Amino acid sequence: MALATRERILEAAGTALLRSPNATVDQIATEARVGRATVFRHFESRAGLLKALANRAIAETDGVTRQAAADARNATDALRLVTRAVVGAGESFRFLDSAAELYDEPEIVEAYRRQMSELADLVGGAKREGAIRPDVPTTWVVASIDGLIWAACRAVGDGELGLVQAQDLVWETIANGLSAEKPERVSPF
Amino acid sequence: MALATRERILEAAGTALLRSPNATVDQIATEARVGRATVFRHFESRAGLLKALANRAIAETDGVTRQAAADARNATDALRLVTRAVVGAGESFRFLDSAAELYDEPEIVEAYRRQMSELADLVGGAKREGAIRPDVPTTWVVASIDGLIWAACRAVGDGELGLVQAQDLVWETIANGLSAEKPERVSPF
DNA sequence: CCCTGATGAGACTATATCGTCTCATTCTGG
DNA sequence: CCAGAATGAGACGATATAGTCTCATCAGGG
Repeated sequence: MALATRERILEAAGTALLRSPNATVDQIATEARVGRATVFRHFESRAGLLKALANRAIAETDGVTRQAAADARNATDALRLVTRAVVGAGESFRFLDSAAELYDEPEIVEAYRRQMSELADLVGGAKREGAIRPDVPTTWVVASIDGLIWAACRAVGDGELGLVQAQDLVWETIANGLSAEKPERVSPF
Repeated sequence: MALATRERILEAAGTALLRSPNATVDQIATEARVGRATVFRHFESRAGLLKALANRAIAETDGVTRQAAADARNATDALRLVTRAVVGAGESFRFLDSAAELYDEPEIVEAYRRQMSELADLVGGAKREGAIRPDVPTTWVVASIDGLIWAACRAVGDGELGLVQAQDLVWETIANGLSAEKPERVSPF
């Protein structure tokens, strides 16, 4: 049951940290319905647990991202599919939102930087394909997509929107914005 | 000099907490070039300091928001001006991004809820004025504007974008999105 | 020049939490 | 059913940090 226990602790840590980002090892253990000592049997320290949790989230996000990119026919399509996929994986990385300590881990920061960089590549490709406005700085395109993804994950997590609805709305907002003053609403994608 | 010192501590707390959200009273005092005891002479506790800082940020945001709303001719215009104004005030509330403890303060949570609610009212008005798509849930319009504002504040704080540029881009993104596949780019606002 | 209020430095206590360790208990595979 | 592994409960020490207090210093106004 070692594996199941470890997984249960990770899961509990995710929800506990989402509730309160400075959650104690004791709170995490309680959430996992496990003794505090057991947590330390599976992870060398609280920091190690958080790191493992973050790496798990990064791996899952990378997984769905790669899958989405592989399914796409071009950069524009990939951008759309990756965005959807990341929103879908939101539950696994949402705790990172306020897990301040993790930003001291170079490994984690580097992974985030890499993911943003990959997103920037997709945006560059979509620009070349004529789907994204070339006059908007790629920096902002990336930042705003990131912002919309977080907003969508939060909305889903808070029950304000359904997952599929949120996925649709993110892309719809990227593509067409929210203004009604436009003649054609049909997305080209 | 009591006032100047208090203000200096608040300022320092903002930057220290932005750097590391669990910043120690000692780190804050050092940042303010002030003795640790002096911090406790001006604030009853660390939590009190954070609360004062948050209230200051809320007050400033409320101020620029009210001013912007007063200058507007209609809800749509107000939405645009408020968005710009809030991005402009970003430096004063950006530390809230990861100030986890503050979400235990009902006062703070309530203020945030109220601001989102006011934003929702503006969105509702803009919808009635025909500026915002009625088919998109107000919930999402509010959430995505919030997300874009945060993204813009982060980009400005990180030096990726200039303030005015960021303010323009947020509204441009809301209004028209980022897609190039649209005949007219001119914003109706 | 002196008095008062603000400050800096640092000692001190209290507390929370981490991480280790031990021992009894429970579960599981053979 | 048994042996070994995993677990729970809790004691224990170490450490970081909050908050209090004292005393010496310093600056500004009368």
